[in-house]
Amino acid sequence: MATGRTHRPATRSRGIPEATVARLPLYLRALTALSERSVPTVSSEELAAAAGVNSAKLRKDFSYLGSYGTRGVGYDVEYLVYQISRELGLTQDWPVVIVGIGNLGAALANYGGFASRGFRVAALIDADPAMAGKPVAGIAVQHTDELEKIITDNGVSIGVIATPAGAAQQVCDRLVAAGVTSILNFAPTVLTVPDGVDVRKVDLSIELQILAFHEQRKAGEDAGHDDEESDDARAVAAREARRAVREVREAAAKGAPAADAPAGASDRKGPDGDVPAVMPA
Amino acid sequence: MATGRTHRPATRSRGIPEATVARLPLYLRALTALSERSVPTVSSEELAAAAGVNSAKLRKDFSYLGSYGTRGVGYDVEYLVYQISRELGLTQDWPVVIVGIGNLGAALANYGGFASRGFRVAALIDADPAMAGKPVAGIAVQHTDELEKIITDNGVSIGVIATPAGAAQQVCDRLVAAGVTSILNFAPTVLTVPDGVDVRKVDLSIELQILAFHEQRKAGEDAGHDDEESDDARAVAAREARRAVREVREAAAKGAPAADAPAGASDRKGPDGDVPAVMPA
DNA sequence: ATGTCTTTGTGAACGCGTGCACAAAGATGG
DNA sequence: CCATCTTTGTGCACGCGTTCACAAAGACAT
Repeated sequence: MATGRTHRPATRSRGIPEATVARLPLYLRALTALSERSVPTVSSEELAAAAGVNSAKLRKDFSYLGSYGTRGVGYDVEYLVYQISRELGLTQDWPVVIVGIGNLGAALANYGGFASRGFRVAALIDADPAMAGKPVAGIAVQHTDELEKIITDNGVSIGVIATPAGAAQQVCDRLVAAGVTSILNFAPTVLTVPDGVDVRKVDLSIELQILAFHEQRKAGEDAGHDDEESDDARAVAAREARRAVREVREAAAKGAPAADAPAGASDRKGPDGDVPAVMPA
Repeated sequence: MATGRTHRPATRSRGIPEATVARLPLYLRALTALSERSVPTVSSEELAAAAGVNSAKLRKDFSYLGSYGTRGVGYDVEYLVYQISRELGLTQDWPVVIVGIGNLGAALANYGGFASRGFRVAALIDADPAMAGKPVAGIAVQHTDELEKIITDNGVSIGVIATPAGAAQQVCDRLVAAGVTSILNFAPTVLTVPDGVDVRKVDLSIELQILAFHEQRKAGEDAGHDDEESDDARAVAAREARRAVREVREAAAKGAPAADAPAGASDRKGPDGDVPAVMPA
């Protein structure tokens, strides 16, 4: 789900299922809201509604943490807040570095959600010498040269990468080499890391593309299909199309019999009728 | 996975599994990179490595789209780029509005990944009258009052919410009422939407908390456990703790026998020894 | 043509996550 | 102390997603 390489079977060590871990922050947020309103206890049903999940699922999730509820009553809000915080490791604070102080990096640095929840921005790092010394969100940006020293001196184990895609892997390698073992990656690249390092990815354009897919299907279901055929017909068309492509390539090979034909952007042909709209990365 | 409310059994209509859809953008990115290097064909093994997934999974994913490969050779890069683009609905461009032009909203507006991949920022909307008219990323910010008109005039069906948590649900409701059916939510709240509307959530602090969990476990596995007991012991302790909480509450009830005791931040007590560090939302 | 070699496409098994439904636990009232 | 009522905790079944492993398909050489 997160790691680019690590084929971890998720939950291994007799711990909490990964899916549950991913929901704990959700519960914590809902509970904190209740806590602020001084609500003493909450039932699984109520809390589940607040967190937007099924109540049975919530109870099962909590059962992995231990039996923290009282039958007939519900859960003690304050106590549960503490237990979840503890389970998530939020009772200590984690120094975090943000690498790549562009628009996004600066926005992250200014994001209030960090400091308030056990995370402390230990440093902002950027490769641009012109940025060095400039304050962002009240913290002076430091140059990439200092990266290793910053990590070591502050005991940083969590790094946030907000650089352009091209620099991400290199930055990642340096972070890992310096001792970082958890990375939150905003760059649109697959990061390769050694075992034992966790990577989570946040990718805006991927999210949008997933939405676009569903959006298109909604539109396609309502109206008559313009560029979409039935599933069976599509499979057949696909097979024909593949054949067409092959023939084109063979013809090309005849024309230029030498090595592998550098079939650039020239001989592409939309077998489904219209010209394929290929867009850059 | 995404929707806060919609209990969609994922894949329903004989289409492509949700998990596969989520990976298509990944494949597309890897393929686009290959395309730029004019690589004509690619095997499932190579492409899988580039996308950071299992090759069998990749082949199965592609099999849902149709038979686009050639046995003994691999997949035609250009053709596959087109097919995936088409499947994801990226052959048309989607007008998108961003609501909430703070640090994050501005960063999103400036993000290049939008325009280059079939998405067009149709408008930037903010509730602050002082922002109105100010250009961000070359686009003049418009006031929230114009929201409905903007959506309708531009035929916007995808909205991005980058407002503070408090305003998110209200903005969401207005977007949906105006015709938006897909929402990308950056605000740390659970959004409630009617059926047929897709919501995907991006939550920075949740991602960090998940990382913190794993980070803590890594630390706990190496060194002697400081605040973590064995799983069995923990369950027992939990039960004892719960009992302690109950007794406290009973005592409190005796002291102030009236209605529900407003157990604010005063009578909380860390049953595991130390004081619970409860942090704000 | 025929055989060999590569790579796809997929049947089948397995494991995780989800949700139902219910028994056990405890609160509450008499 | 007993009965009733609420809510938790969980056994169980089901479905989705992942992975293995292999047959079929096609390229390529002879």
